[in-house]
Amino acid sequence: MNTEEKILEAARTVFTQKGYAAARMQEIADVAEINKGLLHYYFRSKERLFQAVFEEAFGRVVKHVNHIFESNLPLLEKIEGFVEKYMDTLLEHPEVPAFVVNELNQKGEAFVKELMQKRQKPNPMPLIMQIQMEVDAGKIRPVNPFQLVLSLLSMCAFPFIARPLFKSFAQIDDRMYMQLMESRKKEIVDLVINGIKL
Amino acid sequence: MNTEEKILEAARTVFTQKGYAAARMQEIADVAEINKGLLHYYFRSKERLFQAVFEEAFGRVVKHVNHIFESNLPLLEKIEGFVEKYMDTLLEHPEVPAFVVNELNQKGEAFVKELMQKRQKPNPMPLIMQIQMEVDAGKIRPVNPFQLVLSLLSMCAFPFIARPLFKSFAQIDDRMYMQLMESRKKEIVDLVINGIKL
DNA sequence: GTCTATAGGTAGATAGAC
DNA sequence: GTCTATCTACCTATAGAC
Repeated sequence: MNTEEKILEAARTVFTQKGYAAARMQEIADVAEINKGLLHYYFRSKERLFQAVFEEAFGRVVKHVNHIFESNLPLLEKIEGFVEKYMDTLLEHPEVPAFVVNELNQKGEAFVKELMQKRQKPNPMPLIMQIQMEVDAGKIRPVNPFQLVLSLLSMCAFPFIARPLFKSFAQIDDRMYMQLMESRKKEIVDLVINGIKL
Repeated sequence: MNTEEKILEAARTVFTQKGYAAARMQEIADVAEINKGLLHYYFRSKERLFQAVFEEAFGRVVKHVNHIFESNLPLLEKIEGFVEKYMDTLLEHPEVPAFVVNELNQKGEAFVKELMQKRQKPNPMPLIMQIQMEVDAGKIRPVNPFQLVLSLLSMCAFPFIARPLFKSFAQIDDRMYMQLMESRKKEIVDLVINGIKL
């Protein structure tokens, strides 16, 4: 593991935990077990180091989600597959959604616009159109496809974003929380499938 | 409007927009149109000023949610009432959920624990038990009540937390976004009611 | 209560030896 | 490439005049 990778690894940890504003270059250097000066040697500034970390995290999630959206399955199986795989991604990186959403909220319009231009966007259109076709064909209850996709994303991602809140009010530890998220997959799929069928 | 109220009003704006770490006492003073020294005269420190703002926001949301949870309505009406009123609260204060969740994520366990002790907790138990009774009585499909409540909260709150993301990728402005959230009420209720009926 | 001035500390960034 | 030392800027907080 070379120096640049050690820095990126440490920066991921610190930035996702503390957020950009509260993160300290010194702490990143400590976690990486390297000298603070090296951070600037490799990445010039805190801002650039942050962007490297953020775009990596954002890109990974978007790529994963798009892959599922664009797959070629029947609607019900696609929904099932989406929930299964998206929840697995979140279980592997439980702190990423909060990180991404926090920074997007705080960095302002300009930052988001720029990100959307140079990076691949999330593209739920294939799924949205597929839902609309099923509605038109009378196969499922008439729902607003955009809202349905938003609901799917919400039910998967929100519990991870609000994890500290739920953890402390429901008095459960991390392992228990992860188990709840595991069993949540089926719960979400059942609710949605039953919710849209005629 | 006296000085203390002006400060609190300004602090609300700045803290919710920037978050604790990125907020500057100077900016709060500027927004309040008062001298920076007065901030310390009234609230001693940035931390104390922040706590005043945060606990106010948190308490308001919790109080509102608890009130609905504890109401004495039949299940389906309670769900409908919850979505309606909770979404109205969020439409009035669209930036609050992201603020609360961000800070809870970053301030760490100790902060959350302390908050939960001295403040009233969110208490969804009445609703959870009501759902369990309907399941036991064979009135609705067997669902995990905790997961169902979590899904309701998710579908309402997540779109507000992820607002900048959706706004810029769906290319819509604030007014349009609020309209989507308004029509979302019915969409959520329909999905859930259909999703749990036998 | 309100202001100005400033102390005291810390963060990001750079210079320069090795 | 890696380290130490330091510069410069900024931020919170306080002291003290009015």
